[in-house]
Amino acid sequence: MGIFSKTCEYAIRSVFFIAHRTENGNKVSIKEIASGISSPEYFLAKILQELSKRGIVKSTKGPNGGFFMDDETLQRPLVDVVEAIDGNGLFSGCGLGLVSCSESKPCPLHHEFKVIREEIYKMLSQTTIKDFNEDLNLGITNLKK
Amino acid sequence: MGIFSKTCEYAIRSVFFIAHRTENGNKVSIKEIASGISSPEYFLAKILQELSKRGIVKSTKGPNGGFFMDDETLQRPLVDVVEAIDGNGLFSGCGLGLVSCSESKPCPLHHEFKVIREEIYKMLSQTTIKDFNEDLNLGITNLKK
DNA sequence: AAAATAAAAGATAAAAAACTCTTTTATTAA
DNA sequence: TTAATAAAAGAGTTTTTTATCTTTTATTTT
Repeated sequence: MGIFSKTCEYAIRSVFFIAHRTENGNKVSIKEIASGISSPEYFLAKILQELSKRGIVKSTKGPNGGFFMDDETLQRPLVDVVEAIDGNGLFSGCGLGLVSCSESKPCPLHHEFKVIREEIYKMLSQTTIKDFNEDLNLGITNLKK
Repeated sequence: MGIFSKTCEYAIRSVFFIAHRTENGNKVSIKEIASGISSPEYFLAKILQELSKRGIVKSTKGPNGGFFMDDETLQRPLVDVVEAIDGNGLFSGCGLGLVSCSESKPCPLHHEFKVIREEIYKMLSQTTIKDFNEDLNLGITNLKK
């Protein structure tokens, strides 16, 4: 198991892919995205539906339709994608799954975890989706399996 | 979803509980552990079987039997528990689930993630199970839901 | 207006994770 | 040496996650 659910991994990769491929005003279809990020097509369709509902990506139906991102969506922090799919358990919940865990009644790992949770949150909230475009354009980073 | 699987959360909590309750040479039964950490009893039994197989906790059958930890097991780093249950995906895999991701062919989040993964690994490898006993003894930390 | 296209929505299937129950084995105590 | 105890092992079930397929709706082009 990684940090994110598989669904969330696909979500992040697809958002990066869409951002990268629609900078110029184009649109991309589910098929293209799925193949571009090596994800199961129909499953990805469901994920994009959800992201679209939440306004994290934009879409239009019909010929020449597809998914895209505009200036507003490109500016969104990565944490919005993660929260949309996996919720906020990663940076708000107790590492040992205790609902009673708090500052005043901490679990044994509470303080150790706090550092990590904050680090994760910082990383996800301080970077926008757009931030990753340049490296993708330059071919420095990749999204395929 | 948290950082660890639910199974792993139970595993960590149970190990802390056993360490805390058997410092003095006593043993604890599955029943006691399950109730002490608010976990499903039969499910916990399976988890403890696995931890026992791997030598992370010790056990004996029969009357006055149960689980316990000795000096050697108490000295083990927490990472051994996590690795036994969740594997090492948390600190070795790619955050976006890409098998191809590497230093030379990184995913977009690769470098951001590296910091986090290292932080998590450091936390889990630098603390021994025993380290958490004192705070449990003092009633500062808790393991119950 | 009809045909074509592409996402949205709905329904189902497969796999994995979480959880439960029963039987067996080892150990102890009466 | 029998009965009792407690973990180990085996065999399920349930729930959640992941994945697939089909039908509907919106949009565009002919």
